[in-house]
Amino acid sequence: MTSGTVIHWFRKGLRLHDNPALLAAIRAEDLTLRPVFILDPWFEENSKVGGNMWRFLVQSLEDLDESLRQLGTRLFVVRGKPNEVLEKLINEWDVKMMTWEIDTEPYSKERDAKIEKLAISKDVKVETFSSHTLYNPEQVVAKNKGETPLTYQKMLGILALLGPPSRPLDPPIKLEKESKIPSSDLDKSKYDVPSLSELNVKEEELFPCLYPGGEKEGLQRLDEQINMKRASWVRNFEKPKTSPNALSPATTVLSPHLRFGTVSARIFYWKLEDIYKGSKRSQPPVSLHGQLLWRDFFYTAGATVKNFDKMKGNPICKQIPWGDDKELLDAWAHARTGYPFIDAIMTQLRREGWIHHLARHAVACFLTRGDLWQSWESGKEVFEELLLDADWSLNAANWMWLSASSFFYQYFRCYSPIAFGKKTDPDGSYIRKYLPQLAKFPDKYIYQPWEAPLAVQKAAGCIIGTDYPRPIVDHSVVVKDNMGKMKKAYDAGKAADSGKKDISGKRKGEDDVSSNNDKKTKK
DNA sequence: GCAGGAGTTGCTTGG
DNA sequence: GCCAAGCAACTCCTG
Repeated sequence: MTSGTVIHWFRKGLRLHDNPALLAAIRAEDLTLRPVFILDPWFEENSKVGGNMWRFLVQSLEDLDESLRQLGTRLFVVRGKPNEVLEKLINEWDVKMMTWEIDTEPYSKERDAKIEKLAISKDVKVETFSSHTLYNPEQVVAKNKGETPLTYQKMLGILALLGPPSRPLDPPIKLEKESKIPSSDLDKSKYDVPSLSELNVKEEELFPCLYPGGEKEGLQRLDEQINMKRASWVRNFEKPKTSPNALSPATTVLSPHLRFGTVSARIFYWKLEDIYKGSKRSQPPVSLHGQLLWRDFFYTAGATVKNFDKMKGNPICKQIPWGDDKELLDAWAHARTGYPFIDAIMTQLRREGWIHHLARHAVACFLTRGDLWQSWESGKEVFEELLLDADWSLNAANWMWLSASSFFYQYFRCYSPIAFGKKTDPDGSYIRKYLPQLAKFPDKYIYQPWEAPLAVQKAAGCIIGTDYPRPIVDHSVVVKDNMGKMKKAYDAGKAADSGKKDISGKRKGEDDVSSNNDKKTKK
């Protein structure tokens, strides 16, 4: 006979392995375990969520439900605002305890604080755990005297002081009888995992699923990518040397699983460590370990810098007078820029939900400081909708990086929408795959088809300006203009900095940004 | 306070 | 095909 319920609340961390909060719920004596996932309308109301993303989520929830049923419980998917549905469930289920994984995003922090308050008022015990990243961002910042590390090398130094990340925890293998739910709960269809149609996704309009969601899929992918047979690939991995336009991904594509937490970063880290052990291997930042550390680096910044996903009010972000041209943004987002390399990447993104890291560089640079001079925030929103792995912190951080708004400042190093792709795909096979209307162009013109003589265009069956757009901007012209604008914006920032210093003795950011993580405010 | 070196992943030209 | 230099020159960190 049990005397109440313990809820484990799944949000990210859609897995059984390496899930300390779930294990804590299971350990709670004499309480029935009811694992919950909340379909929170906030996400739909406040951001566009693409069909591929919904599909990945549904697959992950189905897998989770299946695994939980094998343990003698199930996933309870509830629909509604977290504070409302949880209050109802706490009463209905006689909840005594709740556990969840710490989430560092602003909305999540606010939401969780509310729930914690609710729990206290209802006499419900709450236990939370950090397990989405290798290190707890708060600990990293604490180790750096309360300052957010703003360079990767600095981050590495702090992590060296903290030592290696924790080992992953094993998944639960069984539940005590008291933890199991009554069999009548197993059939309650109102808690079933939603179908795609319930989520207003037209499945028939989606492209074939290349990267399925779910813990089992994720762990299988991890095994396929990271194993002793591939030891030399694992040990020699250098991110900048992988190809952005390979026809099948040159990297592991584990990022969607890390984003949803269907694969734990720590299990990934330690699996790599096992293969590294005693052997010569590449090093951070370019190694596979290095990739996981980038994730922690950006998570730490995202968790502690104010207004991290915006330009205004963000103490680490350069203030740049970006243009606001919806047509340019739309052309970029819908693969109509007239630059085949850019349009092929954006086509792959929309269809498949994943593009290579360097492909992201190319299109992000193109949209912002390179060619179209549009705000990185608008590009970030498009990625948020389309990328399976769009993690709030990483997405904002990388967009700031590529637009030379933060972290990276060498704005005169600019990707060419023509030259960059040629290095790894001189024949343009990648372009031909995603933009079949250009497939018959000779290699010579595949990256700049507008330069092909009309006879060549006719022979290729594709007239530029009719069957495929002309370039919306002239790269060789705008790239110079934009570098000039960047210089101006940087100089204006410096002037504003010293101006503020002159007037108040303080530096920029101190008056309007109260973040204690802005190292500039510390004099 | 200042100089010098480093910073995941540029492009073009010339040898 | 490879490598180095020039492009015009950023910020952060360290000593």
